[in-house]
Amino acid sequence: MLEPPDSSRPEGTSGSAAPVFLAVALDVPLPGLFDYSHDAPLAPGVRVRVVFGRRAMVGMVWAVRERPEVAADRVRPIEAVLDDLPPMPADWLRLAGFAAQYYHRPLGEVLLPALPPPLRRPAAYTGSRAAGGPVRRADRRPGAARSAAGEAVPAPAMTLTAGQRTALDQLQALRAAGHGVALLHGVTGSGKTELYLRLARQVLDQGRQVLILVPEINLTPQLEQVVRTRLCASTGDLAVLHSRLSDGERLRAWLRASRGQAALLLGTRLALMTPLPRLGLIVVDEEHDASYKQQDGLRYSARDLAVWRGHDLGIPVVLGSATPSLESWRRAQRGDYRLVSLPERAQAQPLPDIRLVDTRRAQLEQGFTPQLLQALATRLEQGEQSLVFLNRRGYAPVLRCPSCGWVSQCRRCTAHTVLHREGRRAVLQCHHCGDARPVPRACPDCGDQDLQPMGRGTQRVEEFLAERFPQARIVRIDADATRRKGSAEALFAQVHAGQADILVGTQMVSKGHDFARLGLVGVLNADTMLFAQDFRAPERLFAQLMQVAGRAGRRAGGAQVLVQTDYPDQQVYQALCRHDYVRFAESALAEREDLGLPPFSSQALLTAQAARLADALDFLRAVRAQADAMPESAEVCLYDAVPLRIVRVARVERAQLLIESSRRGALHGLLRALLPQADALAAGRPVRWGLEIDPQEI
DNA sequence: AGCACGCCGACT
DNA sequence: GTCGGCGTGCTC
Repeated sequence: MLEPPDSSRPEGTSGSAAPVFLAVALDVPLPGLFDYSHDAPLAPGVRVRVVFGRRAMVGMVWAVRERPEVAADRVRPIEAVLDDLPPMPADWLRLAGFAAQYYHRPLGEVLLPALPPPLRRPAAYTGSRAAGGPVRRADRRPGAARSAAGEAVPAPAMTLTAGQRTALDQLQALRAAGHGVALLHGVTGSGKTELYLRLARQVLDQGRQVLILVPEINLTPQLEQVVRTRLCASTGDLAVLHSRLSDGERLRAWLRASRGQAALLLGTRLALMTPLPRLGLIVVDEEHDASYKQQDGLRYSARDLAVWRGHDLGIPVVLGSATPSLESWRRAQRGDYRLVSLPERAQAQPLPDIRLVDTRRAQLEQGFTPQLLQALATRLEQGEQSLVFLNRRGYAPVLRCPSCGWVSQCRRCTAHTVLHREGRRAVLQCHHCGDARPVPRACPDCGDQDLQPMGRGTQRVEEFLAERFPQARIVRIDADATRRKGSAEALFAQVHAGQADILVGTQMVSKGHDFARLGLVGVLNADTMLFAQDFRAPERLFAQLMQVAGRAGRRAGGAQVLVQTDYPDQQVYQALCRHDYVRFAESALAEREDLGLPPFSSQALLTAQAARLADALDFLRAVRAQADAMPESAEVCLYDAVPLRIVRVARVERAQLLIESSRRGALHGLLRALLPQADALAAGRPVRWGLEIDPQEI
């Protein structure tokens, strides 16, 4: 098993000169641990510098071995013990051990990437410089403190509504019980943050630490500000961790948290793996958010690991969302989680009025219905802000030749290239590999010079609105407009300060920022999400639209949301209009149960990549044949190996094999037996392969 | 994953 | 004659 061995073993046996053997975890994609010799035992969780192959690496001691598992002449000595840090604590090692086992990856791929980069570089000795007292300004992002300029944060503690009071009582009961998971369900504006803060305050007052996870850094400025003013003035220091920090900032924040100097840690998924010696509460905000799942390297879910960590430590975990994941919702229904509902908006603001605009018989102007254009005009006259939401960046999704039907295509991917047009510069860009090419003057096939942009993205919508409403100040917020560091904050600040009338944005605007002056949200192209082939598409669409609707109407006066669709009768849209998550979740769960899909089954996805699709498919078929012959596959369903919808990305062709079981244990049992054989099958083939547990997209 | 070794094409 | 392409093999 992967339980770390007893760390209370004394270090060093006095007088003994016999070398000991240590099982060391290294960040290499090879199974298992590596044996090194040393003159004395070392505690699990100690970092060491070793030579592996021809290079120096930082490894972490996992266990002391009686004898090496490889021939003694292959065992090398440990080069240096990096004692700039105390050994990693036992609970942290347990968490990493569980993650390695659950995600079927070597320990070293979990343990070492969980450390700040300077602590895993063999050359840098960081201890002397980083040691010492708290580094006060270390993790304060420039501009973060005042970035929410103009935005009212509920600066002092507000009076709770009856609903919040009840919810807080329930959460306190959970805390009093010492442990357990609460699913805090409440619409945007219902005061979830207020409850996090109150609960956190109580935990901090007891001298315990609090970990708050948020989906993305976009989210932190406003929340960070609230947390700082409400919790950190008297109670201790705040540490903030996310991937945009420099190595040094990240190291200092991590050290303050792991030494217990920071009582509160606020961060994205990577913060989950921070050692916290007095951890007493974990909050996962927007628990349904896909960004809790890491999409490369170790594909872990920070939300799921947070639940495990809370359970392991016997401390409460609060998962909060307006649109919980169906996985969490079902656990709450079954009583595994305590469901705590906030039924209304705090401060008596009405919910936004969500309406569907039927586009089937509408006369569209650049994708806009007359109703939406009229609503924009009205808000403009009234001096209110509007948001046009469109989950497609660029100018137009494709460039097309009207005479021969040629469409712009990426050289390296089976995908169209997207026309981008900023000012007078235009380029065809692939959204999958990033390749960009100049726009041809004429059709490469037939020479026609009248190539047409088809469809529209945020840039074209911005251009159209500027023509249509010349008096309006329009701000576009998407990945292109915010590429430069700090530009996102500048744009958001502009909106908050009232220096924008119409906001055009992708999903980037739907997270974190609430716009006090926003009276109207218009949604274009929602249907494209409805027909994604993934079975989670309706769930994601519902969450996305609820979230974007929640940006508006935090003010009195009634905000309006107009969703343009060809399919107004769809369940997901109907539930949306009624703000009825519960009904939506129930019907979606019933459907999942009928089809045996998660959360009624567990899934794993085996992926293969090769220069030629046939090699990827052949490999997966061989793995499947192997699995079918194994007794462990008895309760497990293996689907056919299939090409991905976008077969080729950056000249690599991809296929996948879905593995599913109604019993999680059966699935993992098969994987444990199968994966070494998959390794063997891949040897000598021109394929690379990977495994994702609990895939979010299939 | 790195990082070597190892055997075949265009150049200082 | 070398520099360098990336195939394949190994790392305690």
